[in-house]
Amino acid sequence: MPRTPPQCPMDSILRLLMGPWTTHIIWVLSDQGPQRFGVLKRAVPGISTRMLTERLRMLQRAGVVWREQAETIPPAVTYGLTPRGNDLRGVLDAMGEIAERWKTEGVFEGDDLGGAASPNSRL
Amino acid sequence: MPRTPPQCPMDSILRLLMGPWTTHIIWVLSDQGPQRFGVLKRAVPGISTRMLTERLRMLQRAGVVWREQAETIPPAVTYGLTPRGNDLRGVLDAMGEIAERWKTEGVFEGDDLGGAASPNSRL
DNA sequence: CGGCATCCTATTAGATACTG
DNA sequence: CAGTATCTAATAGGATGCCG
Repeated sequence: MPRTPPQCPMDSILRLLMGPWTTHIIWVLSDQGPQRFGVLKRAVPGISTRMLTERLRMLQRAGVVWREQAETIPPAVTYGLTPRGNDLRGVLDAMGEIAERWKTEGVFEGDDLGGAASPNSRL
Repeated sequence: MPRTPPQCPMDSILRLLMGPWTTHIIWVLSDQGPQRFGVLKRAVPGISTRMLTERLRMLQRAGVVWREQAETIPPAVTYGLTPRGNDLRGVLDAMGEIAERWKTEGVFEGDDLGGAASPNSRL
């Protein structure tokens, strides 16, 4: 439906990060190191299996995470950040800093900003 | 539906940027300077009146854009980036750089990564 | 355990029309 | 011109259940 005027080179990245939960996942992988599916799921409370798989697949396609499958029974699958994933961490941190600054300026005080598709909200 | 474990300080920022069209709007305002509603609308092709107003209101609430209304007839309303808005521009640029780098590494080759709520796609 | 496939609903955002 | 209001279509994503 909508268009994409070629402008905005960072859109592709944003589109990547934008996905629901995406940052949480990256954050956890970056912070806690490589994790197995189940652990990851528990580390991102509220996410559904479907979502988690979908996001991981997407991040994989983007070369942001790797996936290692142990063909044991039961199977054990581990995910981790690729170097490229760490690039992103940088951006996230940059945002984190600004967020921090804004917070002390009292930006996020009231109700949420009513962004858009943001599954990371109120309980 | 979902939760928000307090982690991920940058989530608030992302939630802000995540909204559809949001980056485009900021980008235009940052690139073209303050603009009137109509011009803005034409600068972000495909966006609906409703969306544009909604996004602008949201960005206003976040203190990212200012709004100046001239009570003439017909009315003339102008929007521009606040200093805080320029902070964001920095983040966007950072992302842009990475995007650029990745692009030369051929990340975004195939179909889109199927992010999430991203109205800024094909067409 | 990891993760598809299915189903089903809540939300979202486009189109349209009308007002100050 | 700059919105608001309404109505609707599309879809994202949660829940569930089964399979390797």
